[in-house]
Amino acid sequence: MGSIDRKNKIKEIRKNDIIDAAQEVIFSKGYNQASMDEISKQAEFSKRTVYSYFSSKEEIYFEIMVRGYNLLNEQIQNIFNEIPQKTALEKIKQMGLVIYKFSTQYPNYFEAIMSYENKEEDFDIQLSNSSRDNCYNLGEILFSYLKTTLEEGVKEGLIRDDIDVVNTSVYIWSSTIGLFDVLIKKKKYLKNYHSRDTDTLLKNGLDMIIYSIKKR
Amino acid sequence: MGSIDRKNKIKEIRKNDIIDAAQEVIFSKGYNQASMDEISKQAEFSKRTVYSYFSSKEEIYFEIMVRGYNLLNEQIQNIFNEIPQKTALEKIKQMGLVIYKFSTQYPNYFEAIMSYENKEEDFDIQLSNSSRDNCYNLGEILFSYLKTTLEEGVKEGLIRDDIDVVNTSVYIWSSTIGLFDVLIKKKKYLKNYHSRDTDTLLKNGLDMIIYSIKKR
DNA sequence: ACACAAAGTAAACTTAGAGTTTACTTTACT
DNA sequence: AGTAAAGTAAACTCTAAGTTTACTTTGTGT
Repeated sequence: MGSIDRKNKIKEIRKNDIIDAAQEVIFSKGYNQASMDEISKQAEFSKRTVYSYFSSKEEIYFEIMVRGYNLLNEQIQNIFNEIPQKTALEKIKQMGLVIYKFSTQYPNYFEAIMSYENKEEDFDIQLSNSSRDNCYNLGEILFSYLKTTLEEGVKEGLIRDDIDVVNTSVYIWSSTIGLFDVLIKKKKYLKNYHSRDTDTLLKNGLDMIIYSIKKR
Repeated sequence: MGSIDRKNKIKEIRKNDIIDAAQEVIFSKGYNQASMDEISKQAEFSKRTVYSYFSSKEEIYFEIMVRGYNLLNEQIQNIFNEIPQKTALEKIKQMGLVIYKFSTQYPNYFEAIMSYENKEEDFDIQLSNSSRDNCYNLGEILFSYLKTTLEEGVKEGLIRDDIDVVNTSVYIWSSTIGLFDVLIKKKKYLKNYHSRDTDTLLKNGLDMIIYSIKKR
């Protein structure tokens, strides 16, 4: 291994250490409350050094989001590797449930993902094209699972054959995101004003979505 | 009219003028880029005076959101006042279309509404209970239209009678919000990566939602 | 083994904007 | 005309992101 490779490797490790530290601080006090001074201190680097690895606080948060996305994609992938294989409809419902489980198990990662999912396409930070593509690809993995499963379901005869799989994937993805967002953020409101708990509403919502694509 | 009443009236007018000015600045440069110095200048008051009417920038933005909500509610209300009356299913689809039209016609108000809809229940600013209730009430108006219309549809025999109207209202509301959010924010991405335009995806999404509640 | 480049450091600095204080002036009611 | 309420300009505090400076440490090539 050449010395340049070794250096790059060390750089990657340090970058990771900084993300670790930032994650600890940001997850414990929230993005806005976490200062770069504190993140640097936690990372045991000077602020200047942190800024030599990342150009802004937002860029670091973006990396945290990528970690979250990878973790989520892994869990989704498991559904498709399971034996015995489930039907397309079961898999789609399972995806919803896995995302929900993820959101309760890793609320901070989920928040990071959501804050980017809910962001304008024109990111505040000017992402390099490769970062942007990389970010899109993370979402594309989920999207393509959805698309493939829908196609599979149509073939099986369980899913309506009058749907367009791309349109329907967008519909399922966006309405599921909306459902989670509202259920998580308005949890107390829904309990106090409409006496419904998150679990009931989530299961009902996913059932409605499934019902809308099911063949009869 | 007593002098106290007159004073309160003047105060209300000034408050409104300040909201007008803030709206102009915020809508033209965005919330973060709009400074309180500039808002005060636009309002032709000193910054100190602005702060005697509102306790923070966020509180002013909150008032802008309330304006937007009232405008939206008005347009929704029109659907229900129309003659001849439509079926429940048509009304629900119409609500979706009206919200979409609103989002294109008043994108800045829509953004203000969305930024509060997407906010944690625990607002950053400590809203007084009356402001918080007031804010909830705005959403409640829409919610109750939805609920009432669903009940009506069940009676008419057009909507599934095995649904719970509250659960279903939450599902419709949250998935519609999610749909708009994704379609507006990821417009370019959906066009470039999946060659689908907003209108098609919106109409398809609303149809799927309608399909999920329709009796057959 | 040592020169020198790369990487790191602490601490002071810049910048920007929200919100506050001060010391003063204008307005309008009684 | 006197007084209280409402307004003003401008300087100030505070916080936090990001930068600069002047210096030190580390590690690699010859």
